[in-house]
Amino acid sequence: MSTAPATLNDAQMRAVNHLHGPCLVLAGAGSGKTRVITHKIARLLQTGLAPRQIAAITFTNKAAQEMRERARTLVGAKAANELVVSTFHALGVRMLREDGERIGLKPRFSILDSDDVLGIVREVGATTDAAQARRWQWAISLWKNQGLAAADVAQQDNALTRQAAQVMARYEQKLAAYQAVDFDDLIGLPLKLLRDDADARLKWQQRFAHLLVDEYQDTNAVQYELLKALASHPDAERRGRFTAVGDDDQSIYGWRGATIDNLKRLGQDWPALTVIALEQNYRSTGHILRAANAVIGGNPKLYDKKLWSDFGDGEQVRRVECDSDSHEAERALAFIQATRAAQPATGWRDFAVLYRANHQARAFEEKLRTAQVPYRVSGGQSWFDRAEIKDLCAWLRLLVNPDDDPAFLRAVRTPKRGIGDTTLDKLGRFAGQWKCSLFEALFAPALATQLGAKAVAGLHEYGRYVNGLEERARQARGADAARALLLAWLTELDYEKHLHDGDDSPKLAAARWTNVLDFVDWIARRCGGAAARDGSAEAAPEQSVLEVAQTIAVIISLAERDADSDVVTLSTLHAAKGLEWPHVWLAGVNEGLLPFKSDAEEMTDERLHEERRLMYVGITRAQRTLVVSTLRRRKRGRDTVPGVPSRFIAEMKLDDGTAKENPRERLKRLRAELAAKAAA
DNA sequence: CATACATGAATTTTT
DNA sequence: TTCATGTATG
Repeated sequence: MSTAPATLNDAQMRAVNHLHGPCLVLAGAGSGKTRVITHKIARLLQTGLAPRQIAAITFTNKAAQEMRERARTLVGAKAANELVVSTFHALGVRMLREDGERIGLKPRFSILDSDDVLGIVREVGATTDAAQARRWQWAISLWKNQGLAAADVAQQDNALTRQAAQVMARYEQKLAAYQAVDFDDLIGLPLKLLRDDADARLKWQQRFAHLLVDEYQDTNAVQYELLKALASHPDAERRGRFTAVGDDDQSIYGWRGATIDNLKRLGQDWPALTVIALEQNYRSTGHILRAANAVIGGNPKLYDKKLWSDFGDGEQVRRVECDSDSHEAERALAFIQATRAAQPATGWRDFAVLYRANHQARAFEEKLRTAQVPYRVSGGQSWFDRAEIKDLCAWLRLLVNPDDDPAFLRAVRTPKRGIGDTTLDKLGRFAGQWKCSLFEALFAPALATQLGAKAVAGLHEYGRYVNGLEERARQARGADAARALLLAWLTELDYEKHLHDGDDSPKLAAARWTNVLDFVDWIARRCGGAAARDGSAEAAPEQSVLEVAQTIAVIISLAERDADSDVVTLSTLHAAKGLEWPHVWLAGVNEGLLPFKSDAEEMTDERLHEERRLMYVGITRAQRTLVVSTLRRRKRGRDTVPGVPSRFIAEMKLDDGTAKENPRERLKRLRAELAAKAAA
């Protein structure tokens, strides 16, 4: 990025200036796709479109935030704030909050996270087998991503599939009863809305005059249909105004429903489609790009594309053989230290160690920790996954939607308030009988026939408290009021004491309490309206706690990772997509690991191709130095097995006589290794 | 009811 | 090897 030139290159320019028809931009790794998107937004504004008519769709909140930030420097703060820059899911939420009622969803529906979903699946599937429940959850999500309903799957002759379909049917009933939606519904239901309701369809088609989609190769079938519906304006003049930006070579999410078919279908559904390939790379040096091109050349391709750069050959790609994973970690550490010794300006942040599977991080963490090298592990437990944060989120969700039974169950038990499993069990059965939510059941007069007077009184007290809290949350508007309310609430719950009463050590309990206070702060900031510093919040009026709570499930993964701290990155290849570092160590490039081989599923061509794209993504993360390491012995489960170098190593075609480490580098490395040993 | 031990399973991840 | 879940025991 730092190296991007001031002007757009020819291909980028063509993409930016193609304003009125469907456009597919095949953006190779490091070819400046975000630049194209932001410049195109600026160009569209120039032609007279209002910012709110332009929608840029991303997959992650982080990407959305970045996009708005980049647009800001180009079009100014005011216009940037008015642009619709959002994830698919956030756009879905918006559509459903506005128009969900047209398809039978009340405006204050709740959004379930995957733990809630798992709980419901376990319940309707009547199983205690967590692995089974997870398989069902997985299958249901995949089907929903393909646009399939339970009824569509139910006719298959596979008994297991039919069983899963039945679980899915009951699951969907439950969601409807809770007035809750899962993440997949945030795409599927807006699509249903556009299909079933002509008024809503026209309204949304008219709202956006141009759609830009980032990481288009990651779209699934339902997302494709949603985009198609949004872009299908009845007026031929305004139809098909979209820009899809993606790279088929970086499609690595097939296993969760993304399909490259969406690239082919685009040409079929929009015959006027203009395809533009961005091939000039502004990230890496020649040796790295050549290796990348050589590897990806092994895959079949839809459109031809070959990366090149102006940066010269640069350093050779290095290949390193290691005895074991701990040896590999030692060598990586030595590499980092040697590079820093040779180039004093190099920071820790300039290094990344990339690997296929999370467990590979362990060896590296160990070595880096003992060497006192600061590091961060990608995909580590998010702040929002922590139990204490989820407790509080459950409360907030309950305030938004009292019929959200999973939230009710979690909130009513934290902290314990003398309402035990027996009482809740009976309440649940009562609610099931009367087909109402737990919260509704709680106030039903007939409940007294099922439960003792004491239990009923306890439930009533709880219900009244929740109602009162909802009213207070509605009125607490702005950062200060929000903070005051949330702190008062925590005091009423005696939540800090609850944390210390748990079986955590006092130290851990204190850490949890700190998290809680951070969370309060986080919500309060979001209530604060325009004053928000981080630039992510739009210049909006102050919000009430209740309003912020409504959007919480979607914002939640926006866990701000302090990207600017000077640390070495340890990351999976998946989590590394879209990022870049001057020096990259690609670890464990062995058969079985990359390409990954599972005992459960056989290796199909399509699987192998996706693994190859993963390797390609890994290689193209590197700007200047790339080291690829293999293991001679590799752990598999309990025992150690001989390691075979990945076929992808050979495919990089490094052996043009230059792949060997040069002697000076070798000496440097050995010295650093010694130093590292001495330090440990 | 809570704690301790045993047993089994273990890609990739966002919303 | 580690983590999580289930069972058995006090």
